[in-house]
Amino acid sequence: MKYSINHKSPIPLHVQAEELLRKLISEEEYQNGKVLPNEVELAKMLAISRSTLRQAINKLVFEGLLIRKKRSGTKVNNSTISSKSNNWLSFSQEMQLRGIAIKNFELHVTWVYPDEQLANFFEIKPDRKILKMERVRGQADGPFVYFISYFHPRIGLTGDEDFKRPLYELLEQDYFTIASLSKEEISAMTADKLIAEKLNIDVAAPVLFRKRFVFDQGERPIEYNLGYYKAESFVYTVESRR
Amino acid sequence: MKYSINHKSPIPLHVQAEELLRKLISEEEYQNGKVLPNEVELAKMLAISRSTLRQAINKLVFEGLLIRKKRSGTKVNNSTISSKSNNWLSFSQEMQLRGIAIKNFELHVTWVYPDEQLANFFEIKPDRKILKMERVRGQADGPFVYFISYFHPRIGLTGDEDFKRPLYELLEQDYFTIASLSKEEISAMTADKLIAEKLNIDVAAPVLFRKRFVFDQGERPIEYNLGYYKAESFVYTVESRR
DNA sequence: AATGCTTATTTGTCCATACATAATAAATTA
DNA sequence: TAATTTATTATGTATGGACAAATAAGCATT
Repeated sequence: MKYSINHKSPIPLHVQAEELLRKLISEEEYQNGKVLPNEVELAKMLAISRSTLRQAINKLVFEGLLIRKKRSGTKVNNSTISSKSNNWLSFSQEMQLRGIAIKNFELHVTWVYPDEQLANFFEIKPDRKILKMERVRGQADGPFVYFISYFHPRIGLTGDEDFKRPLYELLEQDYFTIASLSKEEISAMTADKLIAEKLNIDVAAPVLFRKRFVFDQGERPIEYNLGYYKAESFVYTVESRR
Repeated sequence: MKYSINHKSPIPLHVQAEELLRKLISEEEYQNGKVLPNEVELAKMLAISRSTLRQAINKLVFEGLLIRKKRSGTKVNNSTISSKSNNWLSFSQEMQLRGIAIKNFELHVTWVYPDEQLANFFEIKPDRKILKMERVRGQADGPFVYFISYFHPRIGLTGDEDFKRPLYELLEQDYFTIASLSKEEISAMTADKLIAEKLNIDVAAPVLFRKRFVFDQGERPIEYNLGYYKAESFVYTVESRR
């Protein structure tokens, strides 16, 4: 076993086990489709009880990262890159969770004047400059998403922040701005020249377009985000119950 | 206690407990904001062990229906669920709400053998025929969505029903099948020949693809639905709060 | 070759118990 | 009165054990 669990650590064993499994999955050990050792075995290997191990596995099963099947075992399922509507994680955190290594292809920060729609959404005057961030991200084999984000000046971002940190963490910890409501619109469209270039696809190829309006606790606008996802490499998932 | 748990039932106790809690929450007993009795108490009231009860509570916490807090207890948080309820309208109802008049272009019902994936999802043998419904709908100026639906034979649909009625109403009233959980996957793709024909668009034009798995109250599969939406004429919206 | 039966393996369910930890309330002290 | 300490009470963590249920795979039968 490459990693092990520290029984003296203050971090709960089941949390350690969960993280350990995530590591094993994202690294070479247990790729997509592989089955984990059986629970009794694995518990012995990690030197924790089966109940504790199940606690860890349960979380990953809930997330859909693992699939249990009686008699055949528990297998890894991180094939499709997906985004759950309900969890409030940043892109990188989410990908990390799914065991996918993210590569940053471009990161660009500028100050621009808002267009009418944007000025409207932010409720600011059109002569007030706002921070625009563009980034292209993907996996080792190429980019699969092109993001454009605009941030409300109220937040106080300077543009010199370390944008390699998870964004919502940065906003929360350094700027006391908590994103707590998001409205999204998802549609399909064709790639124009710019998008095709950024995503390294043909012009007129299909793209999943995700528009996102983010608000803080007082329902004040804080971010306007556009995401262009390469088709077939991104699936948006929603679960709803009545 | 209004309801109780049947220890002789083949239904696992934690599942019964989960359903019981759901009932109590949805009815007047424990409305939004109220705290449940503490775990030790509640376990005693339901005559199950605390671990088993926790199993039930965990699921609801994961869903966001309950929020745990040390020392203060576990409280109900079903404020956000209601906002999602509009996801649970039928297509025609939803369009009506937006003031869009819907025209039906095609409606087709056949019996087919399931492919492997479908047989798997429905948990049936591949030689069991299932009901397949295809329909093309849109506005006066042309079609904008091509649906393919498969229904589980358990429901008892004959294929002679009046499918112009709202579907979920039909299932509920005539077949006592209540759709209560849906998992959706949304992605972008290009139109193949069939889809292009149905939607009256060019081959390779972009399409929003929405795959939908629908389950009843016992989380048994009841419908598998594929929807191909003409790009630019359909936007999927999601609102989420944390 | 197809069918049915048996067995072994793996997850699923359930319990009782013990102690840890965090947050609040109550009591104590400055 | 205000600050500090202590106790209380809820969830959180962790274990070990027992048996149930499902099913893949091998075996036997037709």
